[in-house]
Amino acid sequence: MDAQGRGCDSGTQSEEEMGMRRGPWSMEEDFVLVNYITKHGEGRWNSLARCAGLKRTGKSCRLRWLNYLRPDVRRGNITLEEQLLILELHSRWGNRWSKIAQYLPGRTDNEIKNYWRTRVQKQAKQLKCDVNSKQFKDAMRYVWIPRLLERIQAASSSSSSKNKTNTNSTKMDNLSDWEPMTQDYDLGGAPIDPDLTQDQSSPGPSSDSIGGTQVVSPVSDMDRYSGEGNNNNNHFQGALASPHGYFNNNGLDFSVTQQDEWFGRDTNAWSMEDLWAFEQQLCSGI
DNA sequence: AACACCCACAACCGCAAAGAG
DNA sequence: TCTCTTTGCGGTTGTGGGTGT
Repeated sequence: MDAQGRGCDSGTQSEEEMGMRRGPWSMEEDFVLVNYITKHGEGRWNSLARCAGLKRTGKSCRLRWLNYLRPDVRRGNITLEEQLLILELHSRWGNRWSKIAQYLPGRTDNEIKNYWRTRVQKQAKQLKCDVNSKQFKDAMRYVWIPRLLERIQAASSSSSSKNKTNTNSTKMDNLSDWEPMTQDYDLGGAPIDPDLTQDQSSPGPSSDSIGGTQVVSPVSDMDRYSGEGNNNNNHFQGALASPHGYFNNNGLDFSVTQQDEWFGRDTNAWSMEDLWAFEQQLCSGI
């Protein structure tokens, strides 16, 4: 019996002596792990690994299960809504990946962390600024997040009109057919350079398409105002605005405590309405 | 066709907190 | 209270596939 009381042979050998496997999991290993957890449940990972006959550490088994084999793991592209949530929650909590993952059902902390590193940090690198710098945070807050909201709204209205009879589709699933936003916005008094909302690349403004994922990027906009030799920060600041004007230069900080009411509730099913209500809530300063 | 490079993702590592004896 | 084990988290690395030359 092991230290946790689970009946199983317990070895005293080191991992090396036991010939622990490392690296990618084979299908057979996956099968064994899933089978064992289906029968006995998860937890007590070290003894689980031993009892299941897997030559893996408990840690490795736990990670494989949580990040890959769990039936409720949501695989596939990070949606625009999820990108928005990640950006907002990261601006609030920083690298608290597991906490952020709680608000993205089916997404793992590892996946979110990878998204941040590969997509978001790449943008910071292109901007030649630190991901934690005020400049980059401003870019996210005033350019990236508003643009995501616009895209989501566009996709939502587009898909709702196109898919009224498609009861199998969800808002999350219908984001692949969004159309570029070229409208001018009511900026709450802040003048905006029309170019900021114009398409810098096909198909959408300042966007990348990575593996089918629409990745909204502030870089092409930011480059014009923060690039080397350009000190026109006033122009940059003044041009930053959201459709509601909330994200203008007088906007509130995302870290305001009012968000607790929103994030404290059950957000397992964030919808477009939730997201817009979220911004409205912040706008009204409730 | 071959090679180099880039990117996304899976997996590992180290550390700290929590829990059990 | 101390020690040992387990669990969970964040940072980092390795690897395979895709793409450009």
